Parts: sequence; structure tokens; C-alpha cells
Amino acid sequence: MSQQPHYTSNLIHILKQTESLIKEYGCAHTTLKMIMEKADVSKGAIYHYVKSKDELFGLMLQKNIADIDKSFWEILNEECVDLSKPLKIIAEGLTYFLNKEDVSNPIFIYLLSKKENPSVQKVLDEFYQFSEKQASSWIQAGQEGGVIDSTIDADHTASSFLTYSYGLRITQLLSPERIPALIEEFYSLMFERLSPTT
Amino acid sequence: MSQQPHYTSNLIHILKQTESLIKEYGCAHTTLKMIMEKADVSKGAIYHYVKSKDELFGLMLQKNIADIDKSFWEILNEECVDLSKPLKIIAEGLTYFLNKEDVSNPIFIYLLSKKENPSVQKVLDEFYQFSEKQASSWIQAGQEGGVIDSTIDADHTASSFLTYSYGLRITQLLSPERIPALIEEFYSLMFERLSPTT
Amino acid sequence: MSQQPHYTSNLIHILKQTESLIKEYGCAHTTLKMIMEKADVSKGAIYHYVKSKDELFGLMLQKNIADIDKSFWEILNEECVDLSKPLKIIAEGLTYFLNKEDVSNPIFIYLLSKKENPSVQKVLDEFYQFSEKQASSWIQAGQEGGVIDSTIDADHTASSFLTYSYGLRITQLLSPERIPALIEEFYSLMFERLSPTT
Amino acid sequence: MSQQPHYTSNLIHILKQTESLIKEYGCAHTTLKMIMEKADVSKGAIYHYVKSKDELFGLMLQKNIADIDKSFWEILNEECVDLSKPLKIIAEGLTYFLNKEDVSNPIFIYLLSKKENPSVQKVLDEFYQFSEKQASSWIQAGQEGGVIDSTIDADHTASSFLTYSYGLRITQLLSPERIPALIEEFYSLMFERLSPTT
DNA sequence: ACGATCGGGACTGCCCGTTATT
DNA sequence: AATAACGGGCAGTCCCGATCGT
Repeated sequence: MSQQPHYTSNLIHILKQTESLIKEYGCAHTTLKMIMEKADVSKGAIYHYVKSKDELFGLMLQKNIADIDKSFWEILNEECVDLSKPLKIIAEGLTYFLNKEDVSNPIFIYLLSKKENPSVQKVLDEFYQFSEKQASSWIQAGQEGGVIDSTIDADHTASSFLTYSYGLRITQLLSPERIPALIEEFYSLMFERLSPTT
Repeated sequence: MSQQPHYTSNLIHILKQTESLIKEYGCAHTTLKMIMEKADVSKGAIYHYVKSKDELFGLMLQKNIADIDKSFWEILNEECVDLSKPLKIIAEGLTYFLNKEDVSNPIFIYLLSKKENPSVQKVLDEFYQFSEKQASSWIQAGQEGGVIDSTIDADHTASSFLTYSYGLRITQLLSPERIPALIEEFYSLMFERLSPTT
Repeated sequence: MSQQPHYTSNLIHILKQTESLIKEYGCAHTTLKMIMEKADVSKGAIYHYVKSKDELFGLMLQKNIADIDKSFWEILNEECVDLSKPLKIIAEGLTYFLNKEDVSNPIFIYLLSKKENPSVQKVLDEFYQFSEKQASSWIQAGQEGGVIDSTIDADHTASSFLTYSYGLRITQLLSPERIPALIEEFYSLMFERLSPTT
Repeated sequence: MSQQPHYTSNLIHILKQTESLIKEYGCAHTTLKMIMEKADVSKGAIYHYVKSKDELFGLMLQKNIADIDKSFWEILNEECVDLSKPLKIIAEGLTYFLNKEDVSNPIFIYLLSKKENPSVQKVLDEFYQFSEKQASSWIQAGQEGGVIDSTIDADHTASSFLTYSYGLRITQLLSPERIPALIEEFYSLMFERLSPTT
């Protein structure tokens, strides 16, 4: 039922409508009834794919990860020859969620507050694993291209950057006006840490 | 009613019982009914002090801030002469929540997910303002004592450190085994940034 | 909340409306929504007094017991002098539920099928205890009046008669046309067993 | 579809798994989902044989009747010559359900509480008809063998005994410790009623 | 000010049954 | 003969307001 949910057109439709509701009302105020009406499906249809509302929201974060992954590889292929700027990719990848249109941040926070639910826990785990692996592989690519210091530990550095990016997610909610300066800060921090010492 | 809640013994009792429930079951699974039973009070008693469950949880975060503030000034007074180590104080202040016994982290996340509620918004605002002011004043104290680079912008640096500490709160939930290395990282980052350039 | 439910006028009103619904539709098809509408109360009102639908139905059987007890003592007081016919009282007491207007039988069966629920279990226990004690005391009264064989064991005989009366409850559902003959049978059985041997 | 259900191996498998679930959880708490998982079939497979959950449970009672009937004729054939003890057979036939392992009693009560359902009604009717006919034929066999009073009305006596046996079913649920004494009582009652008057 | 009882109603998840499809 | 997809009713949970007494 939910191990490997079948992404039939109907489930995708439900997720899309839910996303637009979250954008408008936030996770906590998006009810099943609203989803049912907006997507024009019954409760049974929703519970056929997921076994709780939280799992539905978890699926949205999963889908978000997949989308980001896909889009980044596309970007990479387009500007493929220019591997000299992996820093830009890393920076954008780690701050993508700051985009006004992205719903991953409210969903992320919502799931974090429901961590006790095993299916939520699972999604969050995957989310962390994926993000860290992603960031780490970007760094390694840069090292192989010679534009990143080859002596640094990619995994460790990735988790450190990730932590800062989580911090940005929170600060964006608490004090959004601080964000531009903090991004700049983040970029220069990355530059210092990653630049080859030559 | 709640602008300046009267911290009568009964309210304090309610908050204490609520805290122990949060420790055991988490915020989302701590219901008013459980609080009523554990604290042996009626719904009316709770709603006499706060006007919503979220506000009650907000009060707990406020109290937590106040406690931390108080305890830090106490520490400061004890080892007062030795102002040569303000870094240690800042570092500990910004990572206090990593303590296993501290409930501020789950409450913080819970409130973040209920940000739409104005009374929650207010608490979170205060929380941010207070934390930033706190961190900034610690830095300034260091600058005056000559142990911190006097050319850095205290406010900006404070918000940057705060952001990283928020990141640690998240990472602690997602991948606690990473925390020790990240703290070390955080400390050395602070050291680099704060040390006088001489 | 439910240990000693407060029989306020509203709860009594709810029970009354529920009774009429059971008479019309049976226990299984009487839904909370129907009760809410018929009694014109909200779900919160109902769950303020009981903690489940089964417990509500249990309360109805309890009330039924109390009513029967009360009415029998009234009858006893009216025709008090004539204690020479306790058999009639026993017989009627044990077959009261055969009355078309009595809802105790469907409720009794319904609760029996929900025996796993502790609050239901409790009501059924009380029901049995009460019935046995009642029947036993009737027999003892007859023995003291000299119209019932004084050598029989009142408790044991009571439980035996009770068992037969339960059988009548079932047969009434399965094959009501057999009931008149079975009642006669029951009466003569009681007569044989209870008559003094002289 | 269900008039004469095909007792294919698959249906028998479903019934068996359902029986074990009922033993463990009781009828009311045995859900279709549980049956689906335990028997490892889909809902469609179940609804291919029966048209409701109640009908499935009805089938189980039917099967139970058939099993009892079969086993009794087998017993009868084994000790065939000794027709002098038909009482024992009747007695055991009427108290078979008191066996701890037998699930017919909870199913019987469950179906009784769902009597409004026509397909349940039908099963219960058959159950009653069959039981009465069975008991009656046992009595008649005894009368022909000369060990039972030939003047009694077999049908009427059968329904009377059946009623008492139903009472035992109920009492077993309400006050199981009373059962041994009541069985003895039942046996001696039968003996008195059935013995030839010589 | 303090607090208890009573009541309202939105919401989730469970569960039975039906339909489309193969 | 069997599956996946879907529909929708229902119970129970939960937060909160309203009222009344002390």
C-alpha cells in the first residue's frame, strides 16, 4: 500500500492540489476535507494511497527531493562543460528552499514536529541521507575538477553546510530580513572552506 | 489575562506537569486532557491562565528562556573575574538545548509548526529578539574585554551564530550522531571569527 | 466522568431518545448521528457523560435494571398482604423482558456481543449479580412465607431459573412462536421445584 | 453466489484463518483487513464468496453446525450398539459449545446482535431449525429404543431443552463459574423428563 | 480572581462495501 | 477468480467557548 506507492495520475493529482493548499493555508490548516474538495476525491481514495495525513505530507517532501535532484542534474548537463563553478551549484542547492514558491520548508517543519510517527521518521531519515549524499557528491566533483581543496573531508563538510542550511530555514521563519546577509555570509564561509590552498 | 501572566503557584504547577508530559510523549501527543489529569486541574483552570494550548506551550518556551538567562548570569557572577573566556559562555549558551533534559527543542519546533497563530508568532518573535540580543551582548562584552576582535559587527555575527545553532537543533533531530563533530566545528568557527586579529 | 454518571436532566433526555431509536431501528443501526439529531445535542454533549457509544448503551441497561427493581417493590407494596403468591412475582420478574415494549433484550444481546469492552463487561456483571440476588431474595421470601420448599438452595435455584430465562430471551429472537408454550413449561417447572413437599 | 457457496479450498482457508482471529480477538474486533492479511487474500477474493462480513460469519456458524452433526453421527456409529444411552448423546450435543475451543458461541451471539440483516436472519433460522430437528430426532430415536418415555412430545421437549442450552450459552459468558452446577442440573432435568414412567 | 461543569463542532482514521479492470 | 481503486458513513478525539458558582 505505501511501501512503494504507485504514482498513478490520481495520486499525483492529489499531491498537487495539496501542495497548492499548503502554499495558501500552511500545513497545520490544511485539512483532509479541504484536500478532498480541492482534488475532488473521497476520503477512501486518499487513504488508499497513504495511511495517514502525515504520510501524505511526507510523500510531498519525498517528491520535492526527487524534483530537486532531477532539476539539478538537468542544470548540470546543460552547463556541463563549465565544471569550474561547482560552488555555485552547491550554494544554490543548499538555499533552494529560500525560494518563495517552494513549499518544502513548511512541510519540513511540520514533519519535524510529528517526528514520533514512524512513517514520518522514515521520510525525514531519507531526506537527511539524500541531502548529505547530494552535497557530498557535489564537493567530491569539485575536488576531482580541481576547484575544491582536495584535503577536506567531503562528508563532514557536507553535514556542516547542511546544518547551516537548516539554520537558514529556521531563521527565514523567525527573521526573514536577516536572510540576505546570512546567505552572503554562508557563501563566503563556503568559499573560504572549499578554496584550494594552493 | 495573558499579557503578563501571573505566575501563581498553580500555573507553575501546570507548566511543570506539562513539561514532564512533553518529555515523555512529545508536544504533539500531549493533550489537554492529559495535562488536566496529570496536574489534577480542570479545563477551566488552564484556560484561566492561557487562551489556547499553543499559548500554554509558548509560555513554556518563555519560561525556558528566562531560566537560561538567569542561570547564565549566575554562572557569570561566579567566575566573574575571568572574563577572558567569554567564548566559552557564548558557545555553551548557544548549545544549551543539546542537553538531553532540555525540552526547549521539541517545544521550539512545535511552535514553529504553528507559526500562523498570532500568540505563537509573538512568543517566537520574543524568543528570537531575546536570543539575538543575548548573543550580541556577550560578544560586545568580549570586545570590551579585548578578547574579541573589536572590528566585527556584533549584531550580524550574533545572528549568524544563532542561525548555526538553529541548524544544530534540526540536525540533532535528524542525525544526532553528527552532533559532537558539528559542535567542535562550531567552536572553531567561532574562534576564527572572534579572535582579535592583533 | 463516568464512574458515577450524573443523571442530570440532559443525560436522561439523551437516554430516552436513544431508547426510542433502539425500539425503532435496533441497537446496531442506531448511530451517534441519529442520537445527536433526535436528542438535539452535539457529540461533545454525549461524550461529556460517557466515553463510548457502548458505554451509553450500557447505561441504558443499568437504568432498566433500576426501573425494574423499583417497579417490583412498588407492586410488592400494593399487594403486600398477599405474600402467598410469590411464585407469580418470580415468574413475572423473570419473563418481564418478553414484553414487546421492553428494549432490554436487544440491548442485552448487543452488550453481550461487545463483552470485550471493560465498561460493558462491568455493566453485564452488575446485571447478572443484581438479577441473581433479586431472584434469590424472592425465593427466600417465599420460603419464609411457607409457600416455597424450605430445603432448596435459593442461590442455586435462582441461577438455574435465570439461565432458563436467558434461554427464553434467545428463543424469543429465534422462534417467537415457541414462547407461549415455553413460558407455560417454565412456570410448571418452577412450580414443581418450588412447591413445599409437605 | 452464496446460496450454495462453493467450498473451494480457498474459501475453507479463509474461514480457518477467520476462526483463529475470532478466537484471539473476538468477533467484533475481527476486521476484514485483518482477515485479508492473515489469509493473504484481497478483499475481492472474500467478496467473491460472500456478500458481506456478516454473511462470512454466518458461514462459519453453518460450518460449525455441519461439523457437529458429522462428528455426532460418527460417535453414534462407533458406539452404535449401545443405543441405551441416547441421553448422553443428547446432553453432549446440547452442551458441546461449552468447550473452550469452540468458537460457535461468540459467533452465535454476534449474529444475534445483527439479526436485522436478512442473510444473518436466514443463517440463524437454519441454525434453529436444524438444532431443533436434531434434538427431536435424538429423542425419537430414544423413544423407539424404549429408553425414553414414549408419551412425551418430542418437538416440544426439544425446543424446551434447546432453550435451556441457549441459557447456558449466556450464563457461560456472564458467570462461567456457575456452569458446572447448571450442567448437572440440566442433566438431571433431562433425566426426569425423559425417563420412561414404567 | 479562580475554577468547575456543560456543551459545541471540526477533524482524523477506520472500516465496510462497490466498481472498474484484467 | 481476483485485484486495485474508490466512495462515504461512523466513532471517537480534541480544542475551545459559555455559563455558573465561589
